Amino acid sequence: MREIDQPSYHHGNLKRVIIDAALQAIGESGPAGWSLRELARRAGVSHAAPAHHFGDKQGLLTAVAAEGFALFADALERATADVWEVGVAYVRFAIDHRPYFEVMFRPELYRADDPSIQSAHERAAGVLITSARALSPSPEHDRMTTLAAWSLVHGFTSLWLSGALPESTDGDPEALARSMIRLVLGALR
Amino acid sequence: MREIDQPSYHHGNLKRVIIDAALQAIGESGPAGWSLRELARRAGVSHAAPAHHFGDKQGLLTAVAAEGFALFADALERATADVWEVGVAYVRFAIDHRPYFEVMFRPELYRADDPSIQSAHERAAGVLITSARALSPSPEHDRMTTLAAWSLVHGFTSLWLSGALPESTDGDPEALARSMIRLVLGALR
DNA sequence: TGTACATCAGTGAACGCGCGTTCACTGATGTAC
DNA sequence: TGTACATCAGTGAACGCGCGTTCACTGATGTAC
Repeated sequence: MREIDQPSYHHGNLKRVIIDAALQAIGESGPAGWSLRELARRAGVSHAAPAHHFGDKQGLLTAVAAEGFALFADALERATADVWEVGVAYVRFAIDHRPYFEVMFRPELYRADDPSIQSAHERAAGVLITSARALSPSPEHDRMTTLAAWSLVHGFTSLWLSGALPESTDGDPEALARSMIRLVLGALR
Repeated sequence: MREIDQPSYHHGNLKRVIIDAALQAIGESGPAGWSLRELARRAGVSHAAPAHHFGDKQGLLTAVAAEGFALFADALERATADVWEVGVAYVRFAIDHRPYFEVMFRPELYRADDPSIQSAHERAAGVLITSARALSPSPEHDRMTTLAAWSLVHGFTSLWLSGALPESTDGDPEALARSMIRLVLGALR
């Protein structure tokens, strides 16, 4: 049995550590503001190690996006008990897991056709569509309701994350989003 | 009088040409996928010329964003005759001038406190706020209506540009946005 | 109309740097017998 | 329980490249007289 802190030639958990370093770097300077070599430095491994696991930066961001969509789908599913809360969960996920979110909705950064991404993506989309249907006034409005609800929460999220909302909107984004969602989707029915 | 095509040591229009080259490069590979040297190559000038005019990449993107916000404010103002069309103009601008839009809402890319940006930004924000007020059911709903309308059109735009909307939503984004805006903002009143 | 001079726009060579990629290697782990 | 061997994870030196930045320069333009 190895001593807990004894260094080993084999890291054992390097893939995880590199993804975490990537998330931190994305949080600090966006998905473009760092190199694989910098992640290696942060993780304390040789600069060739990240490529060993992920091939290149796009491969790493593919792993980040896949993990992000899976966590996102989990978060949305957890909120389905109260259908009004699904949109709030969307906003909360983006704010709480900003580095994931910043990658997920820029498909040019990763390989969007990766199977692990597609399955998690479909799971998340399924929750959104089901929830929107429940809020729709009638079946023939389902598609437009989905589009409107998704646009509403995604737009709020984007504006909040980019800092475009003025200071007067300061405070708790989750509560603000909840008010907005109830107002708009309530009016739609 | 110089022959029209005769090359001159002084370009005379280089600032414009470099901004245009930047817009083209952003359209091809986003605001991060190119260097000042590449723009110089595209513009057919020495690699030190862009720095001469803009200092660095952030300076150049500041110029792009300032121009973008000015064009954006123009486009919104042109639509104010029919208040329902302001949101449509928002979407149309983003799609027709995508490279500008991609820079404008990523303030970390440029110097957001630049005076030329602030004035154009305020002009655009003014149109949005005035229009939302006209659509608001009552004065005490003004702020929430503005937030909801802005989120709605900005979200639609972001999703469309990122390719997140499914193929089933194919077709004319402008018409689709118009339907969505009328449905939602009509219901709000 | 001509000349002198200051200012400005753009050049091109040089620099040091961080990058991704390659590759022979080393150390650890798992499996077969 | 022990040994041999294959596989896998990670190293570290080396490479060539494109980058931003600097700087002395050159050519064009505008202005004063």
